[in-house]
Amino acid sequence: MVLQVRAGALQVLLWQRARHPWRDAWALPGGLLEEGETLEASIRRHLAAKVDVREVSHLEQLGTYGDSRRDPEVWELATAYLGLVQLGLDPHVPQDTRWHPVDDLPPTAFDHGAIVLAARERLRGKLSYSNAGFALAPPTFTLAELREVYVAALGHEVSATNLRRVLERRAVIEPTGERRPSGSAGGRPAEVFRFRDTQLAITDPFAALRPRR
Amino acid sequence: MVLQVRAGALQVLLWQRARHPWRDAWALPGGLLEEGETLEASIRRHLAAKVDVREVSHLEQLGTYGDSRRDPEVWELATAYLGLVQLGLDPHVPQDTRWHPVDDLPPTAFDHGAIVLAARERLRGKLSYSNAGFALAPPTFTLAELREVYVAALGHEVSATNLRRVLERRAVIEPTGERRPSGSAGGRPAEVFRFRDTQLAITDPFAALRPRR
DNA sequence: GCTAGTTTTTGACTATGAGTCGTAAACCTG
DNA sequence: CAGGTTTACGACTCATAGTCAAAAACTAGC
Repeated sequence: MVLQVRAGALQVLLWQRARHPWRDAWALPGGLLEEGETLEASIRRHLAAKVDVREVSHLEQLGTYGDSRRDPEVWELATAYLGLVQLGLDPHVPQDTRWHPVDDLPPTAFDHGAIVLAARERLRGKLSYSNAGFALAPPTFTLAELREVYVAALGHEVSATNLRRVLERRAVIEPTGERRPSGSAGGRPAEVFRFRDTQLAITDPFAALRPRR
Repeated sequence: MVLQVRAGALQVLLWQRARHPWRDAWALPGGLLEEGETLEASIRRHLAAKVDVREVSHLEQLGTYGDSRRDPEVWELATAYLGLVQLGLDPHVPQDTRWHPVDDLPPTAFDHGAIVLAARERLRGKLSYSNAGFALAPPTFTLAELREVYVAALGHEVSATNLRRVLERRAVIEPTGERRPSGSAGGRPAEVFRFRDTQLAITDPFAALRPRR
């Protein structure tokens, strides 16, 4: 599944089924694994049918579901992956495919609705204790933009002042030195930041209960 | 896979293969999924061959691996589960099966060594931001016992004073009101605690960046 | 070029959670 | 009852996080 912040909301890419099981319901992109194929390769292959895979900045496994109410006629397992796309990109998608706000899903096929909500929770956790933001934010950004991303993904207000202090202290983001004029209505130009790492890294201060020396 | 704190160390239950692929190497309990079978049911079925499943206090999915160097002759996927056993229990295990310290693994079959290490990291995270301790600690315990569990699982020193304050503040543990004489050599009797919940629950103070009001 | 309006940055202040350490409490044995 | 042992408690310090208001840096209009 692919998530992206669009129009100030966290959205997921779904396609509308045209055929029998769960006809007209919205489903996650996906499909069958081929003999000898790697899980991640299969994911990328099926994803490619719906979106330009090169624009997916992060991909990780969510979990394997088989025990829930899937297609009642077939017994199968499904491994769900979570992919993230950076703010501002607008990948081309086919006719049957649309972005939907995660907080306002249409009727979904299989157990896909629950899986999307699980992914949202996973993402919220990662945003808090890792540098996962790099995969949702543009390569360089102002604090206002980054704040928008966090607000949409976390689902609550975030103070820009605080966001900056926390992420800078954790050495997750750093200023590039550039500045960017803010909007057309004037205002002090904003500093431009970037994420230090472009690979997922757990923020160290998992310090809970660790002695200081 | 089943983890337990034994002899002051985090240990994993492994069995020694007697037959061809990876002969004599140590492997995680497991086996093939049957048609129509639920993932968790399959795990419990295979686990039952090596250990009394009723003594497994917590079971969760770790991930599905297929792309790594598994049995070179067969193409297959494997979904790993993490099970926890409480301190003090000593389940009966078959001849070919032994507990091994996670920090000192024997030569392992397939990619099982890496999977065990991944499980250790997952567990360390959960101990820090959830009540996962309930699955490793006995039903009731003194702070000294709980401290032993945390030291073994986290791999670093833990202050008993601090452990108590943190877990009580988060409402993860609570005193039972009882006391328990400490060892044979005298000393003040220790208070007896228990975990409030016996279901996994994320500790709320995921407060990162959340406004206070 | 000056003033008003806008947006961002900065710093001071406060609150809270966590780590350390010394001392008191409560027990044992001889 | 004295000395040893283990646990609990409280005071102190430090680090991180949240709030707020003032300063800085710009645009637009006059």
